[in-house]
Amino acid sequence: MTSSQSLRHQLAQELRSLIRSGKLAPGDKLPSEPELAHERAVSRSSMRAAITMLEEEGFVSRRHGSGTYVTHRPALPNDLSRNFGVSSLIASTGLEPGTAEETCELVLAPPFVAEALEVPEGAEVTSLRRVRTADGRRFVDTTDWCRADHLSPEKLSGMGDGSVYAALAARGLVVHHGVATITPGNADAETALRLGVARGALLLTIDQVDMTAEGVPVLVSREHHLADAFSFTVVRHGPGVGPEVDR
Amino acid sequence: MTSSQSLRHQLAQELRSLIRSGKLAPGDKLPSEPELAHERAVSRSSMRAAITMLEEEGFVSRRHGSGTYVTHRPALPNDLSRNFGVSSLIASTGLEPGTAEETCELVLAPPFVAEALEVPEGAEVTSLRRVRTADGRRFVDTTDWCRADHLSPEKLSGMGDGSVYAALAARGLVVHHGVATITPGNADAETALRLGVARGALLLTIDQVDMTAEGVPVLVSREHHLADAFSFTVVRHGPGVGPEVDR
DNA sequence: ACGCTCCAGGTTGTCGGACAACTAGCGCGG
DNA sequence: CCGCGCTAGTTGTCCGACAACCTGGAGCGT
Repeated sequence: MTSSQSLRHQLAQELRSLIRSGKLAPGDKLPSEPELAHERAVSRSSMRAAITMLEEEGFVSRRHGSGTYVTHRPALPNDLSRNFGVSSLIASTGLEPGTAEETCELVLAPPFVAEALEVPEGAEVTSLRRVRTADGRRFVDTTDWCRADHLSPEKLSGMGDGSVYAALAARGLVVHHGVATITPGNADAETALRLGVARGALLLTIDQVDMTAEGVPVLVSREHHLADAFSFTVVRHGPGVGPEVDR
Repeated sequence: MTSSQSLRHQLAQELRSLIRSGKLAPGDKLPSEPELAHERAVSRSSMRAAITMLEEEGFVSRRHGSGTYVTHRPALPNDLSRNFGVSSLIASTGLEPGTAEETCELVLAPPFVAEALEVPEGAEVTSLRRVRTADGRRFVDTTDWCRADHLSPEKLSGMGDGSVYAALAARGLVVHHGVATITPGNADAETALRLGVARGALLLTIDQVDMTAEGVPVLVSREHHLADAFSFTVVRHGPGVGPEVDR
């Protein structure tokens, strides 16, 4: 089960790898669609569908009658709209990930968590709080909440630097997308203590609600990042091409 | 010239409008592809291509053998990956936009600007600095830099609350995408003065480089947002569907 | 020698039809 | 009542064809 996705997803994946690995450099012209399709023994339709996905993501740009070209796009250190989870965040930097101060318990859902998870106020939810480290240095304080009937504290605890997404997926809850809200802030007494910094230290807080494709919210998380630990980047699509003009 | 885009882009645009207007609510099942295609007198191929774009953007989710469904996606106040420019940011909140402290001049490019715009260090570039207001309250201090041969200070000055993107597009420089970096920070003396807040006030800084589809960088901007003015959101695509698994 | 037009090849865009793979719900039989 | 299989409906993939468009060069006239 190397990949149970549909064909065009696999093809898109391969093209993305080619671009990221540098085999297809920015500005390069891709082989023609029939050629790409023939090389891989797939139909042009599937190849076109894959390229359409890449185009929508901004990796390539098509020019009618001319060809398809790789977009100039810098290597993003931390693409907010793509990367998921602190684990992959650390992994992408090459640092050694670790975990400290892990607590997993049943707690009363804070109001904003209850609302996001669509459970009654005051209901008990599973909470996982961790301090994540890179090369031993503490740099982010995370708290995850999910419904107790989705994932019990026993199932969730002791996962170390594993991803909560994997634990959820094992229960059939595949996260499809999430909405993150980004705000700057200063460390309160507790967070400062956990991160080992002075109170009032500069933080970047990311609040996120993750849901399945059906729109069922399954995970709420709040991450306090040290300001100088990472810088986050986002690719923004221009007004001309993207879904704008209206509203 | 309502839209000179390719057919599938128009179709995708129409579907997006249907979803945003609420005619297609989250969870709804779309009509089948042949049906949608027949209604609009287009081929199923084009309709499929349009839906593929929507799928990649996360608006809909396809299920083989079942149908295509509208994703449960909340209305985003400020979608970082879509919205462009402070103007549209204010407009989306319903507040009255305004501009103060506008300065437009030729300056020596700061190192990071020179590098991003690919001009020699020490070259002169056009700089536009503005304090943007909403309902009269100052809330963001922006500086834009672009190549002097792309847009002269005369062309750029006196645009009030207009968008720099429009001015660039009028010169044939259509911004295709941009890369934004987000960092928290504290206001230095000058920024604090311009924004009318105490020195050290909490800020969210967005550094951005905008480029054309050919990868030519045309605009560099730095925006200092007051922390309590806006909260920014990003839609993140899940690990299961998105381009992950490798790296 | 220079510039212009025209043309031919290559590439993407759209079309139509066909079949495979899969889902979900219904009805039948146990 | 439960479970099984069947069937209609839907998405996934394939094939072939033609239109629209871009690019570069050949050929012509000046």
